[in-house]
Amino acid sequence: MSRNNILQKDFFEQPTLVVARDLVGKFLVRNGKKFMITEVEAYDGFGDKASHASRGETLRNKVMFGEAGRWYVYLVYGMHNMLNIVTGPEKYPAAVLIRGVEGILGPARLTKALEIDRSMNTRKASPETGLWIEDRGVVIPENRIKRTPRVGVAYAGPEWSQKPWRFVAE
DNA sequence: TAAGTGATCTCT
DNA sequence: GAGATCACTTAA
Repeated sequence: MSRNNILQKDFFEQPTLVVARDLVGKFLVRNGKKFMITEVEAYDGFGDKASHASRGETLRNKVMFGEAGRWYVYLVYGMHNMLNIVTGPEKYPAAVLIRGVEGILGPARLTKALEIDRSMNTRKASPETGLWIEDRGVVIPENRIKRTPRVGVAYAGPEWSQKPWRFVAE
């Protein structure tokens, strides 16, 4: 097991909740800087009413149905870019929203600070595209990771909005 | 607490 | 084509 390991497709192909949990403590790399991921949310499968994919495939969410390890970046509220990494097997729509890193809290602040916009959408997480994720050997113990309901998804109804699919490092 | 902002989706 | 919605942030 090497340090500074760039996460590949095989990592992101795992079940979405596993990927979400394990992304906490990994490092987002951008413009020569490395940021430890501290907050993520899982969006998993067709049935997840909080997920863009719950009403089927569209032009926007197409990448969620594709291969794991690609970026899903979309604009919300007319001004905020949201950064997600596609997870799970092909044809299964799932992704993990990266909501915060050490020093930058909030998904829109994150993309703004790291100059990430929709031009990254559908691209691979790899050095070739200038945005990727590394395992730098940091292990965050279970008792330091808090699970809470996802933010801003009340429209999905109680069953889905209350699922504890948000992972935050304390 | 509410406005800002515009792409996307769901009807006509 | 029109209207509603929205995985948020900031200023008040």
